[in-house]
Amino acid sequence: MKWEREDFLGDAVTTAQKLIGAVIVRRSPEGVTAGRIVECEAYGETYKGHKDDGAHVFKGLTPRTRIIFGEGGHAYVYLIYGMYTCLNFVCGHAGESGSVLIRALEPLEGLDLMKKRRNQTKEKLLTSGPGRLTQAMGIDMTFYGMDLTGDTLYVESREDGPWPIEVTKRKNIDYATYGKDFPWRFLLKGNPYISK
DNA sequence: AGGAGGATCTACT
DNA sequence: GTAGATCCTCCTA
Repeated sequence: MKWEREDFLGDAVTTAQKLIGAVIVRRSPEGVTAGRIVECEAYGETYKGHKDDGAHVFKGLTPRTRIIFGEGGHAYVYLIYGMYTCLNFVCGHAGESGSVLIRALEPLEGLDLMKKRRNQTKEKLLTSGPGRLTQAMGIDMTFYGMDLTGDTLYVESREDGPWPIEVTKRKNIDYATYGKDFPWRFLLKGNPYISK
């Protein structure tokens, strides 16, 4: 089942859990690539009375975060460390500010194309990290704001679950006072493609 | 106008 | 295990 608009309109934490085991499909002129989501993180919600100070939206609406405050089902893509892009799914209704960072995929389709894009032949290293998977899927800053219910980049839930989910703290947000301890990182338990 | 810092990855030792 | 790449975004002045 392809995800429709409505599937993205819940809160980010619930949506992140629903996304584990789902499949991201990316269609391009070069071919189709697809991967199962085995790791993702929720951002921007409130937890036990604390706002998420680990989220980009914590400081409010800026040109960069504008899309996150819009309607769910769009892509929030940003550049990190000057070299890599990260892919997020915007959640919730317009005015809300939840999003889900896609951190790792298990490659399913278009492995040869992924290897070419990554200049990398080891399958373990194709999509096991947020910067790696965007490169393997051919996702760059031009995907900022893209509608995820179109034909270029979309999500499918297949009848092959349910998947065992593991929950941990989020990675690499030590600067956050409260947010660093929120249990909002979701993993497909035991999957070898989870990032380090 | 300037500067600090980042939801990362690779290549080396 | 550690350093270096590399540049956008946002805050300060």
